[in-house]
Amino acid sequence: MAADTPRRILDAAADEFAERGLAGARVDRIAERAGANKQRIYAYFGSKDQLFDAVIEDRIEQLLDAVPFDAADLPGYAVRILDFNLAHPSLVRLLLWHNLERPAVLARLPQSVESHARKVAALRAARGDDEWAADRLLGQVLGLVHGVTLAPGPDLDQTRADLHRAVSLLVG
Amino acid sequence: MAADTPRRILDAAADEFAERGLAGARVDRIAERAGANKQRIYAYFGSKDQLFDAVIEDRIEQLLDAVPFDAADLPGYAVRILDFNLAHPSLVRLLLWHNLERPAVLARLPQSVESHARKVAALRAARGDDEWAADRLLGQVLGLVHGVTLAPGPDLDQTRADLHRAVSLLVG
DNA sequence: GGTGACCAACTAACCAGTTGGTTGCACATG
DNA sequence: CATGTGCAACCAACTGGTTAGTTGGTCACC
Repeated sequence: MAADTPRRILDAAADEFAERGLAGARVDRIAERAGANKQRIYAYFGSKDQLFDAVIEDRIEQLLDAVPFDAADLPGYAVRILDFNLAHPSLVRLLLWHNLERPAVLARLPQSVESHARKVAALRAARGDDEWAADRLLGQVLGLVHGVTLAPGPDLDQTRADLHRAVSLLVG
Repeated sequence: MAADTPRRILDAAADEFAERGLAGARVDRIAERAGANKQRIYAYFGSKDQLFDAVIEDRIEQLLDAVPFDAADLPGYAVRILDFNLAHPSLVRLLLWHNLERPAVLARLPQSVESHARKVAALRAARGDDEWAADRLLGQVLGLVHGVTLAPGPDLDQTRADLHRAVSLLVG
């Protein structure tokens, strides 16, 4: 029908993969969810694995730049990432699945590498750190955010405030 | 042969599940790895899902108490957990799989709940915090450790030192 | 003789990927 | 205007391999 079939397939696949992972997902179910035909999936994406990678690539930008980086306000940045993660749990799950089932595919995506490099550079400019220090600081902040994302406290405002304070301490 | 067949099955299953997850694991492969017979798996554990849960229960203690909690030295505790995680990556993967594929099974395990409560109590005793503050502090420290575990820096000693410093800042 | 173990084959369902045949639309060619 | 060619999509059935779980028969040891 519509000309947006690949789009619908990608969205349906993102949902299915987020829920069940690569091994647990079923191509027939993706087709059904997309309101599309199974062969369209193979025509556009080749295989189940390639479809999974295509989904990751499709969503990566959304993940990397949904929250604009702010080197001058790392605590606020951290809280905004936490909010984004909590508002988009399926994206977080998608990333976790990806880490477990397709190691080292994402790390090689140029978009991901460049985004990281840009953040480190911005941090250096804002704080005068050397490259390694900036990299490590960013790693700690993101690590903390990810850890909190996986196990947020019962009181969301409290969790947010705690994260803000923790990052403030880290950046000195 | 030996009378430790259930033990061998559990160990083999832990390896297989850590590598491939619940959906990706194959029962035949587990039997082969265990040097045991497939029906022994079903005789002892009932089904693939139940076997997965049994593996988690079997390993949970190892995970909870491998690193003795030290309320008076949280930074050292954090670093020791990091070292443990890095030395046992398959345990970390097992936990990640479990979180994705069997949500809320682990959280209800009494061993896990009790272990957490004991840590919070020890923290309160050592620091005079109220219960919520202790709980939140513990959550932050563990969150940071988990985050760092997922993406440790290239220089392990540096990562360790950074984590130690970060937790020191958090505990004030 | 009961128990724990092995082997091998089996079933019944499932699942990734394929094929053949059909419909409807867009756009050109005569 | 009519015809036809190609494309995107549909449906449905099929192939071939895989997989959880079962069964029946055998061996060895206590």
